[in-house]
Amino acid sequence: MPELPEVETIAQGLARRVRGDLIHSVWLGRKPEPLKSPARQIAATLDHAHIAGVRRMGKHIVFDLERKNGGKNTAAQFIVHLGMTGRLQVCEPQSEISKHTHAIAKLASGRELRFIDPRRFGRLSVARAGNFDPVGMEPLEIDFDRFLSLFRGRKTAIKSALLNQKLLRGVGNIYADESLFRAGIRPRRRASAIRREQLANLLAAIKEVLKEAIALGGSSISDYVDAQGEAGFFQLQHRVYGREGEPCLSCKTPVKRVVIAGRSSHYCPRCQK
DNA sequence: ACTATTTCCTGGATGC
DNA sequence: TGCATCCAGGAAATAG
Repeated sequence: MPELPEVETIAQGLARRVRGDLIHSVWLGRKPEPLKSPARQIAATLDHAHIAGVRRMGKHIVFDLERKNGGKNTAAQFIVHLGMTGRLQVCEPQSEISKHTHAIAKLASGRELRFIDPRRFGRLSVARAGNFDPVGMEPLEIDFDRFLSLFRGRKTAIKSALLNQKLLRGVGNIYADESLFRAGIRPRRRASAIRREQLANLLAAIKEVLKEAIALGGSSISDYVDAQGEAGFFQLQHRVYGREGEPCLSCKTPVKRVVIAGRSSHYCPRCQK
């Protein structure tokens, strides 16, 4: 379940491997495939495009592309959302094509960039350069005043607000739970009712957790593997996520699990108020 | 304008 | 061992 740190790790790995390469041709699996843009448009955009860079925006991976059309250059973007189980693999053409492969781009270097996604929650799309700009603030860049304004007048649970990509982009279930634990805030607390000082703690916790996770290459839970095929290690640092019934690491009270907005939410009933 | 709920999808875990 | 059922969850769609 790739969230911001996993997507960051993957985007960095991809940048190292495919920046500067050229896409020779593209194959897209037959419908229904996880395409957000028409297949023809995706193929036309990727075909013969030079990969100028790969970066992360929220939970999206953005490939910056440049193409030469006759005399003029056109810039575009190829955008990949990994959903739950999506993977982007850079491999040799002879390596076995795994089940659930939905797209393959052949590169001038001889390698292939493949998109694999068993659960099909991932999405592929293209946009003109600069046009892709998901709403929501980057949690690692937002300042405190803007962070405060996200929750003003919002009656929903703070956990739901953190998962709302239109507010903050990139935080998912794991990092929402971990941040709330570190800030000592219960996930069900109404967002608008949380005091300023506590929100300051929350923003600090979010940034801290995300940075630590990026440094460790993300969390790896079941499906997630980075662009090199290596697992991340942040799951070893999870303090509440996936630890229902186990003792809180600071007070030994059993960690509770409740469902909020249809998602498992883990917290310590003693440390989080 | 918000908010809550449902839906998509498959593999792995669990239960009988 | 085999089969059915449940569960995970991001984000879009739907309902209120």
